[in-house]
Amino acid sequence: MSPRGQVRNEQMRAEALEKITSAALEVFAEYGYKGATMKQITKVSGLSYGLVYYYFPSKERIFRHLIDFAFESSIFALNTAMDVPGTAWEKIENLSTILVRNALSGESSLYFLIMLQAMTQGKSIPGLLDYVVKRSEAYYEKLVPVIIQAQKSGEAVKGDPVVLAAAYFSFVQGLATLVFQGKGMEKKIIPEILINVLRKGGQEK
Amino acid sequence: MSPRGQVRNEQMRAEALEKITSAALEVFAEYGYKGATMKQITKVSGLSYGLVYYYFPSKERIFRHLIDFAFESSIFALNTAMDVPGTAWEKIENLSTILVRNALSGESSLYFLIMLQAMTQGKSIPGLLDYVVKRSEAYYEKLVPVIIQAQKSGEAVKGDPVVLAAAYFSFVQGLATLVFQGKGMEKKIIPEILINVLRKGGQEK
DNA sequence: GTCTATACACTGATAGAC
DNA sequence: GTCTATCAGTGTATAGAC
Repeated sequence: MSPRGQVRNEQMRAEALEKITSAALEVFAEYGYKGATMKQITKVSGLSYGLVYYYFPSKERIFRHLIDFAFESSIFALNTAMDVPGTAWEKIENLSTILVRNALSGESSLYFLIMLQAMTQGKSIPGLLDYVVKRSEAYYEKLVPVIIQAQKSGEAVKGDPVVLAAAYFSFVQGLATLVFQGKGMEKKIIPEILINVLRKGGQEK
Repeated sequence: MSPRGQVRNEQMRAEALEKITSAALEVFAEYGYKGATMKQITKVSGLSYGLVYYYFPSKERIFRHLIDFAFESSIFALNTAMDVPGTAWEKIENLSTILVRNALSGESSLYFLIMLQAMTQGKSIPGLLDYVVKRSEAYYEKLVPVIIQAQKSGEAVKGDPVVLAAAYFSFVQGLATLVFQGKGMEKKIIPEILINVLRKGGQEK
C-alpha cells in the first residue's frame, strides 16, 4: 500500500504481462490459435497456470490482444513510410523496404505470422474473422491513394488500385510463410521483389 | 461376394470416400487442421462418426491425404504449363494464368488453402511441416530452370532464381488468403499481377 | 458397411491455499 | 500476486449392435 510498494507492484505487473504476451506471441505464431495450448504458453513464459489467468481472462483475449498490437504497429509502420517527403513512388519503395524488413526478420515477423494465423483460423473464433478483415481493409486502403498517384505519374502499373493494394499486402503475408520453411529463405527476399508487384512493366499494352 | 455385389460395394466405397474427402477438404480449408473437428466433417459429409473411421484411421490421415492430393494436382498443373511449347517467358505467363485461375476460384482453390493451412499449422502434427516444406521445395524448384532461361533472354528480373521462385509461390499462397476475406476480391486478381513479380522492370540498374 | 453410445485424453478455466 | 490441484467440457477414437 505504500507508494514504494505500488511502484514495485506495477513493475512486477508489467514484467508478468511482458512475459505472457511475448510467450503467447511466439506460441500462437508457431502453432496457430487452436494449435497453441495454454500449457505451452505458461511453460514458455515461465509462469504458472493460475497467474496467466490472473492477468488475462481467457486464451481468446490474449490472442485478440496480440492481433490488436500487430495491427497497430503495422499501421504505425505504414504511416511512417507514407509520411516521409517524396513522390508517391518513393513512398511505395520506402514502404516495401520497411515491410520486407519487418515481416521477414526479428520479433516483428512474429506479428505478421499472427495476422496470417488470424486470417487462416479466424473462423474458429466467432466474430474474429470479420474483425480482422475489417482492420486489414482499413490498413491496406491507406495505400490506395498513393497507388493512384503513382499510376498518374506513370510509375505504377495500371489496374484497379484497391485490387493492387490487396495483392500487395497478400504478397507480404505470403512471404511471411517462408519463415515456416526454416531455411532462411525469407532473409534473401529483397524489397525489389515486393516493389515489382506495383511497378509498371517495360512494355505497354 | 458375387461379381455384381463386388462392383456395387466398390461403388459405395468410392462414393463414401468422395463424400468424406470433399467434406474434409471444405472444413479443413476453412478452419485449419486443429480448428476443424471430426464432428464437423461427419456432419458436412452426411455420414456417421463410425463410418468415417471405417474408411480413415484418423483425422491426421485424412488431412495428409488431402495434402498429398493437393501437391499432386498442383505439380500436374505446373507440368502442364511448363510443357506447352514456347519461350521460357511464355511458360511463366502460362503458369501464372493457370495458378490465378486455380488458386482463386472453384474447388481447386480449397487445395491451395489446404497447403496454406498445412504450412501455418504444420507444427501441430509431428513431422508434417518437414514433409510439406520438402514437397514445396521440390515443387517450386521446377520453376527455377525456366526463370534462369527467362533471365538470359532478358525478360525476367535479375536475382537468385531460387529466391524468385520461392517468392513467386509465396505470392500465390498469399493471394489465397483473399478468399477468407469473403469480398470476392480474389476474383479480381488478374494473371498480370502475378507475372509482374518475375518481369523485368522498365529501368535498368 | 453403417450406425449409436461410450471410453479416454486433453484443454481451457476456476478454486482455494499460501 | 502466485501457486497447485481440480473441474467441466470437448474432441478423437473405439466398441459393439444391427
